[in-house]
Amino acid sequence: MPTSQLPAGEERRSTLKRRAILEAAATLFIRNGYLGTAMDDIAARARVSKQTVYKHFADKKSLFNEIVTTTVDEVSEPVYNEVLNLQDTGNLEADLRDLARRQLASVMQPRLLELRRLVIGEAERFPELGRTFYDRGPNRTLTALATSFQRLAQRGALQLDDPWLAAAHFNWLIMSIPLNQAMFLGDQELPTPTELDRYADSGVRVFLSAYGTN
Amino acid sequence: MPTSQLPAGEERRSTLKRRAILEAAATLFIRNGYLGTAMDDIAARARVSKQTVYKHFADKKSLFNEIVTTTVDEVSEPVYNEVLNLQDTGNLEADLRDLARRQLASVMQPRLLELRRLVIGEAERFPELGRTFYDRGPNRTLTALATSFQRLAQRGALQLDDPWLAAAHFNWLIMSIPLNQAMFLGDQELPTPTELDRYADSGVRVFLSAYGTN
Amino acid sequence: MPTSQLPAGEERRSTLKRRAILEAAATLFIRNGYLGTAMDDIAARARVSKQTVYKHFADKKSLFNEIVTTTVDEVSEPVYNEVLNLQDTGNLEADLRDLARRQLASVMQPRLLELRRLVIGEAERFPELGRTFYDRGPNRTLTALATSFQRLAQRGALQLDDPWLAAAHFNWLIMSIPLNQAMFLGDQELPTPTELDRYADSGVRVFLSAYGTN
Amino acid sequence: MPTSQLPAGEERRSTLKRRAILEAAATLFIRNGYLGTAMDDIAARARVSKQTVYKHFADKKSLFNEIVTTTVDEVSEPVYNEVLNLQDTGNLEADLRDLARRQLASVMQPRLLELRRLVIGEAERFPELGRTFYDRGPNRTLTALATSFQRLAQRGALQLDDPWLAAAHFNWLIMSIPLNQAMFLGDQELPTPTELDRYADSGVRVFLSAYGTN
DNA sequence: CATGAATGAGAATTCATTCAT
DNA sequence: TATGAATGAATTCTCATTCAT
Repeated sequence: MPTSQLPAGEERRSTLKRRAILEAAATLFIRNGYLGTAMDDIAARARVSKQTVYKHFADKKSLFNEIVTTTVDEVSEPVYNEVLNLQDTGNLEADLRDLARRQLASVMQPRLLELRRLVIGEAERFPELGRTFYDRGPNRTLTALATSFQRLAQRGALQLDDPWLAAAHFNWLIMSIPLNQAMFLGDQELPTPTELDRYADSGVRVFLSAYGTN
Repeated sequence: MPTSQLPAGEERRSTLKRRAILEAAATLFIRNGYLGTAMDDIAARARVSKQTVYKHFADKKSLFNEIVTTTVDEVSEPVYNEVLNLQDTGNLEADLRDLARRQLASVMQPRLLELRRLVIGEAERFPELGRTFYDRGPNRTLTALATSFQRLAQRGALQLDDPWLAAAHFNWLIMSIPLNQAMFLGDQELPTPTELDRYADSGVRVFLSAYGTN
Repeated sequence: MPTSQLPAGEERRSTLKRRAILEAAATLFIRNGYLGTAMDDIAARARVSKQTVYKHFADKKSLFNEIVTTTVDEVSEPVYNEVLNLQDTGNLEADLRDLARRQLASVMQPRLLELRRLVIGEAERFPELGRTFYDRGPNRTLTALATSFQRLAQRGALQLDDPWLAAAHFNWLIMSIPLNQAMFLGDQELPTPTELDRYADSGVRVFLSAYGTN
Repeated sequence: MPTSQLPAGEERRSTLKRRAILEAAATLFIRNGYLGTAMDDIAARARVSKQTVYKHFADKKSLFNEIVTTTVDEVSEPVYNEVLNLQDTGNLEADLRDLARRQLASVMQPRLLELRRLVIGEAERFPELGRTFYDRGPNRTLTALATSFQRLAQRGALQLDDPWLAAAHFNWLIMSIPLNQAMFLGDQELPTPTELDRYADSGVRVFLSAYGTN
């Protein structure tokens, strides 16, 4: 029962253009940064006139904001889901290792790495954006992890006072080495999946030395 | 016995201007990023003509490079020295805690944090700069730390296979939480020194659970 | 039957602007040289915004190239046609004299002289441009002349071994004196049409002494 | 008896600097044109401060003027001498051929070609310079040639009404082909000495068909 | 509603010339 | 006297945003 008075074709065409703009902008912003991206280029890449861009987004800042928040959700959603799906198979070490590997693989996606660099680089110019990224990205994961860990602690599988701190230790033990390299070294010399797995495994080992029970 | 035939005043004046330019550029680049900083502003802030800037530095890129390499060395030197001066007082935990606290305090200096954001944000545009920062900053510390840890392992104070991996675990256990927050959250909501100490201490505790001997 | 879906007004307006830019640029480049002409001035003279200039031509070099190639073609086309239309009326001397006079008058047009000076002056900076001018200008004429002369030789009206050499001798016998003066002496002291005719006639006379049959 | 009150060393040092400036300026102006040459570069190449340049020459235009007039004399002097040394060995064709070859070789010196391009290119900006070049260069040769030809005509070795016209025909018959190529085609594709000799010889042949006696 | 043009400013870089030391 | 610095404007080119068609 579409009783809208707008012609459906029109409405859909506009939405399509909007999506094209967002896609073009995401690619360019992530590739060239905020100041390095020109509205002209966005319009050209979206195959849309500049006026159309401005019809959909008030100005460059708004568009940038939209891009970053949208993209961070899109791309951090799977990371988050990994944590929630932490299964308790009875073999805690294996379970954590599995979680760690998946999580690390997700975080190390080039697109997400680039977004992370972008947001960090613009943190001064767009402070709210930094907070958004942190809250919807890393911190969201940490919170979910903390919840899971608390559950495990209640079952006696882990021993810990401060679930959030344990979650953070877990998280960064696993990710810090490759993530920091990636931040500085560019996408050319990323670690191989095998190396990533080794980082995950050794991180889990250290984590369990401190927080495991046995 | 200053018998130099060069007019000392002349020579010093030029050096002074050069320093003024570097200082102004450092402040502005770090505050506003590469593209966000104008050569005009640098000249104005250094109270120097634009010509003088260009006489000292071939172009904006060169100046930026100089700023980043100089600053990272300047600021990471003390961090590095802390690590080398790791004393063995017989109380390993206390020693590591001390090291960790000092190291963390150094790394969390606002100026260094801003530089880190800057370099990360420009890593795509200046790949060599990212590597320079990583090598002279984090990686230099890690290498020194690995050497110290190996020494400790040989004395039986630590047990470890891979000194560099142990060093990395130590390093990031201590720094990751506040450092990642700082990257995204800006200089307004930095952790207090007390909080930093707690992060340091808990990091050391986890580290020793995994690598300590007792 | 104009059924084009493109708005004709739009399309024509853009073309008009493009032509205005080209005209302004031609005038200014020819008058002031490459370095002596500013993009600002071109835009102003074309009554167009600088942006519009840059939307039509990638950069100053491209615009300059376009101007020179276009102008040389425009202006050397009639010269070329004169040569091809060399008629054989049975009175060779009169025919050649006629050709020579027309050719000389064409080459000595102020606009073409200025273009020639311009291209020569920029030959170091724009080597391809020098070649373009030479090929589409003087050399094109020489080739056509050579063809005509060969035809005449086959009919026994001229005697020559090397048609291109004969063409070159003819061409420069006629044009060198006034052309070289014009190159150095500016447009103020150009020879009068009468003088030009005398140069043409005496050139033909010398030419026929060497290559004529009778 | 040097009774000057200026210390001779001083005086000579100043002259040396002046010469260094002139040499540097000549090279740069000839290579890069007027607008393409910076006073900074001249000073640097002469190993002299900019102030020194301005002490010796009022401004850039003056320096340029000085360079061109000096250089044209320097470099056209030998060309002129060739003509004056036209010997009458009894074999006119051989003598003229010899003259033509020498003259052509002189005119085709790269430095002179570049100067010619330079002056032509700047003829609009520096009209007096064009006249100077023409008078002290080509026209000086033509006048000398005319004198020689008149002498030969009086001896019955040539037949001509207008010595200057004959001289011009001779001159351009010999030089026009390679000189025009050189103007447009740059110094890379200059004719070989052998080719130059052929142009000289064929020019002489045509000249003698028209002006010879036998 | 969407396209090309315009605006008006600002970027980096360079220049000829002049001060001040 | 000669040097480095300053000046002040000009250059090419780019940008975000807004009109006009």
